[in-house]
Amino acid sequence: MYPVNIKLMNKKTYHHGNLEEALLTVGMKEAKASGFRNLGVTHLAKMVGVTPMAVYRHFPSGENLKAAISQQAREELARRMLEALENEEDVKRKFMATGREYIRFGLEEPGLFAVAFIDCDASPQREDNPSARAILHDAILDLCNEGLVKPAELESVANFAWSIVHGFAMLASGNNPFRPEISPSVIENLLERSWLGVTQFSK
Amino acid sequence: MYPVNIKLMNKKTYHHGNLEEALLTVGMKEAKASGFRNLGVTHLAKMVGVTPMAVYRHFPSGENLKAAISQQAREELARRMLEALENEEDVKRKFMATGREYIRFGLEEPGLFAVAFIDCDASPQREDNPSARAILHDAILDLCNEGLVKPAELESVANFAWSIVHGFAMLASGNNPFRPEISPSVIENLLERSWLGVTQFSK
DNA sequence: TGTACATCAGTGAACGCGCGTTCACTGATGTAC
DNA sequence: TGTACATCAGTGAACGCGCGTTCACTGATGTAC
Repeated sequence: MYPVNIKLMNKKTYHHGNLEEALLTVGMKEAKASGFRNLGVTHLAKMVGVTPMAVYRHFPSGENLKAAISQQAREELARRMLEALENEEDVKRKFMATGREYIRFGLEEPGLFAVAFIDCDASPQREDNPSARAILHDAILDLCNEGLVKPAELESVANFAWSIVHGFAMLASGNNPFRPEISPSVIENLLERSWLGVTQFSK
Repeated sequence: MYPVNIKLMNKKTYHHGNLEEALLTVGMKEAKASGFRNLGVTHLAKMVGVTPMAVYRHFPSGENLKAAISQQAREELARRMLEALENEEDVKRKFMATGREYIRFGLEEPGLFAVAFIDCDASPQREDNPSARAILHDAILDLCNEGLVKPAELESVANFAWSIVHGFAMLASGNNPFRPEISPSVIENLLERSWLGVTQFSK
């Protein structure tokens, strides 16, 4: 039973058992705590209790490991968006909830958020799953089905909505001189203005 | 005559003459070429032809130098926004031009754009001048004067507009799996949708 | 106008560190017969 | 079921490098008298 957990806990064997997963786990922990600052091969290997070279059994280079951790962070964002969706019935409320959660994630997890969109020399080995982009698309598809958005506008609405929440989250979560004021009402105002751009364009 | 230029050119004197400015200049060059990757004290000192220690006569730490270069990049963005403004008369067109130029800057100068909003441990020693935020505020103030935006909405409109162009520029200029399609029509669509959120909110 | 001297703005060598990556190696695991 | 052996997944020492920062120093500049 529970072979994975047993292997993860048994640190005395020569073989780690699940080093790839362990590296991603500890990478996420570091990302959460300090963003992109401590995602090097040497450091993460030490955290896991393993020689740096062992990392190369699982990732072709440090940059690939970083890309994999970045993907984990994006998938965590996507999972939270899915959770937020589940609490809503109405298609507009579902759509708004994805955006609200995106911003919330940026504010509550600035480290993970920064890592999720880090500029990295490597690309991930697989597609995001779950994918935040796919979740947004689905939410807009629901708007189409209700006649609130024309199907032909799906892409441009996605661009628009994504830009807003991404921009706000970026500006609000980082350390820059243009940081906006942050409050629930500021965020709701932003989302309501967005709704106008989403639904009123072809009217 | 021209003491600054003479000093900048005369590399054989013991004293550099204008090391602070030279560091910022070469920092901008590096930022333009490769983003935040080569903004360390040792590297920039070498580029200028000076000992690393000399840098500390002008900046308390490497992080402060980085913050100063980041500010230079933001001011460059602001200057380009001002140029774009000058070509327009109509207040709506002025407003739209600032956003269009913001995005253009992100796409044409991804290195400078990344550095402009780099997450840095230090803060700049002075206010941005020109300030991109102030330029945006002024453009919205013009909209207020024409009755297109209520004065009380100035801040929320600024938040909204800034988030959109910043988010789009970030997503489009970096290396991430959610990069949007980039074309003039995509950008114009984004700006027109934004205009609805700016002007239709309290109607 | 000349000179003494404080201050300014650099040098150059060195530090300890962590980085990514390489090498040759070895203990553990799994499989074929 | 036992064993031989290939393969897998680690070790451990080492590499060259650039990093930020420190130190004691010195040549150049500017100022007071």
